Amino acid sequence: MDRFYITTPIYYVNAEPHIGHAYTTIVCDVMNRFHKLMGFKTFFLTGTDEHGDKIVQAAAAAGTDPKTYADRISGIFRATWPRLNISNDHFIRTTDPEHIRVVQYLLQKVYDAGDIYFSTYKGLYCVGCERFYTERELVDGKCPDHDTAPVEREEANYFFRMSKYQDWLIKHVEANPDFIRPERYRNEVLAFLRDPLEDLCISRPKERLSWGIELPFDNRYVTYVWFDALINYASALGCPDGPLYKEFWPVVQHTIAKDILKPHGIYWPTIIKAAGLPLYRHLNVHGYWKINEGKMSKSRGTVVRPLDLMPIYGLDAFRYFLLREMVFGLDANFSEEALVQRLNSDLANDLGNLFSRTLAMTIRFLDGKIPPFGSEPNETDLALKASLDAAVRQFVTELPTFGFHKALIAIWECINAANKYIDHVAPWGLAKDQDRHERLKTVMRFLLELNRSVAVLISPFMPSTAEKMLSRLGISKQALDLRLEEDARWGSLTEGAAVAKGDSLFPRVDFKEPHQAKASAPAVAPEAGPGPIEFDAFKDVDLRTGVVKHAEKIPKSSKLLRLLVDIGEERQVVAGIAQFYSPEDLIGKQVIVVANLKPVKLMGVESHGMVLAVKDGDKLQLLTTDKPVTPGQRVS
RNA sequence: CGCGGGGUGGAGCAGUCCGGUAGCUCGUCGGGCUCAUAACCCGAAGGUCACAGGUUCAAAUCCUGUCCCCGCUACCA
Repeated sequence: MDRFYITTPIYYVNAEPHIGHAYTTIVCDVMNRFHKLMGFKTFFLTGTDEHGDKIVQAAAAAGTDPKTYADRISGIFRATWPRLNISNDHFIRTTDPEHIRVVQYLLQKVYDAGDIYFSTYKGLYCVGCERFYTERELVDGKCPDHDTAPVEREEANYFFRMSKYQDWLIKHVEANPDFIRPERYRNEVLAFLRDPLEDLCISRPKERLSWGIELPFDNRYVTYVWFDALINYASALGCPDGPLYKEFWPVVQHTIAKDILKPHGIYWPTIIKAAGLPLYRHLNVHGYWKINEGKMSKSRGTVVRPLDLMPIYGLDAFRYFLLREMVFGLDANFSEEALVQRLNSDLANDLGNLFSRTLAMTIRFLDGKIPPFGSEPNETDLALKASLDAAVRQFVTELPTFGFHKALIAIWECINAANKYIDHVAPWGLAKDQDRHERLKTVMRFLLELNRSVAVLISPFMPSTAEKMLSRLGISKQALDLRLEEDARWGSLTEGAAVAKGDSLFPRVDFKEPHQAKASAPAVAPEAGPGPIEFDAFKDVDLRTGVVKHAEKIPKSSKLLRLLVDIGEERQVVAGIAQFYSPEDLIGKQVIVVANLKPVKLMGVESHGMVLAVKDGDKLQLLTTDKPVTPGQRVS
């Protein structure tokens, strides 16, 4: 039997699930369901990534320990997927003992093979951040967070000899055009590989980071990020000799968003190679959901949480939208309005209405029973069946390569053909004429058969809807038990079986106000400020009125403007407002300036103060005075 | 010269790899039907496929150059 194994990334537990997580996971779910439908034996893995310093920090900020924190967030992910009808077979956590065992096993194996070596790294280290910085990351030679000069420091660490596998990887990617797909991401990986690969630092001394998996060959260290997280795909199956591993590892393929292309397209294959495991088959890479024209962002409160919209419009409509709207690999826009439009036009008007009118006519003209084929089908009938056959062909060829939108378009072409067919054939006319009853039976049987096949075709995308449709056609079967070959076979409906009309599959929705704004309101609500302060603390801030005398863009910077502000004396102030104000708009503007801020350099330009502004959503307004005042007055 | 993505009728997008009548959804206008979820069906208007060169019998598609937009990154004191 053909086998299929697909993975989502393991999601990092420093944030709750959002639409990006939901999309990746639903994509894998559709693939899993599709392959089951095609008769494959499948395995579908998702899970959470729980080690690393960001988790330590997030836990500390939440006032708890890393394990408790990871348990909580991981639990949220785990609880989310059933609500999205995700058919995963396993949920792995990098804190699982079995995972830790496999990571250590593979580390030891690669170490024994000589591809992990111990070496010192000399770099610029910020004591405050407890981390190294590259020259590029430093601001004017200082730590961006602490504004202190980093110290040169040596640290001994373990390195993975990744460079050794560069040529091999290039050859492999070139020889296997669908190893990384779609092609744009393959090209990107090849572009990365044109530059020499550095060896990968894979450890952290425990005094810097204890929340990780201990190196089996040196207990003073834990492994860092990639040698831990990526290995989940193998450890979940019981690498190296578990039965699941033997069965499914040879056909593994991964699904990711483009942000983690480099680790999956470069680090992971070389790690696998060094560990002596068979390489994955495909890396499937998708784009980002942009929310209301911008990239989603927590600070702007535009994170769409799947659970907020899903109950409002229904899970299947939500799944359909994600898969129909995004071309796999490209970015797409998410908006509630677009979701409603898809729901109304594709689901309610086309599919829902087709199903509804088919059943209604069966009930009205044929006693609600599935008729036998009557008179010989004519050309119109056969053309209808041909459009279904075409949809099935497209479905079968597009889905294995993640062509969700194309598969859905093909199915909808068939649905549209059926709606046209009804208008053209006008069964209500046939029903009035007893002599044409045999013709009516053929027409209605064709429509009923087509509806059943459509239900089977949409089952990977909208499992509940598929089940609902089938059940009304007298077939009680779980979506996951469907098989294309038998359940979409033409003519397989049971003659004489009763159909049931039921409610609308997808009631039309009136779209007025976005729910999403309400749903995410807490996220845009003003942050809770600091607690109460003494008046003296306020007094320490020297706020002055000022007038902008001169403004210009800082070269090579997209956000910064250099301002000369008259606050009694002339001050040079750098302001991050270039995206909201053009320099000429600012000349002569009354502003409020924090006059006693410690000077800093930004993009090489000294800033002696700060102009006050308020950010409201994605808009920014400068603070000014009601009427012009003399520059340099103290604000109180 | 940081990396990457994009510019196709009013809106949103396919199509570009593998050149060959420019397509879909929504919206607009006119008509039809009455089985159906104010739905469905037919027809119409609307595009120099960012721009300029080039290759070709033929270019949205291939090549070269230019302009504009958007992410990521560095700076938002």
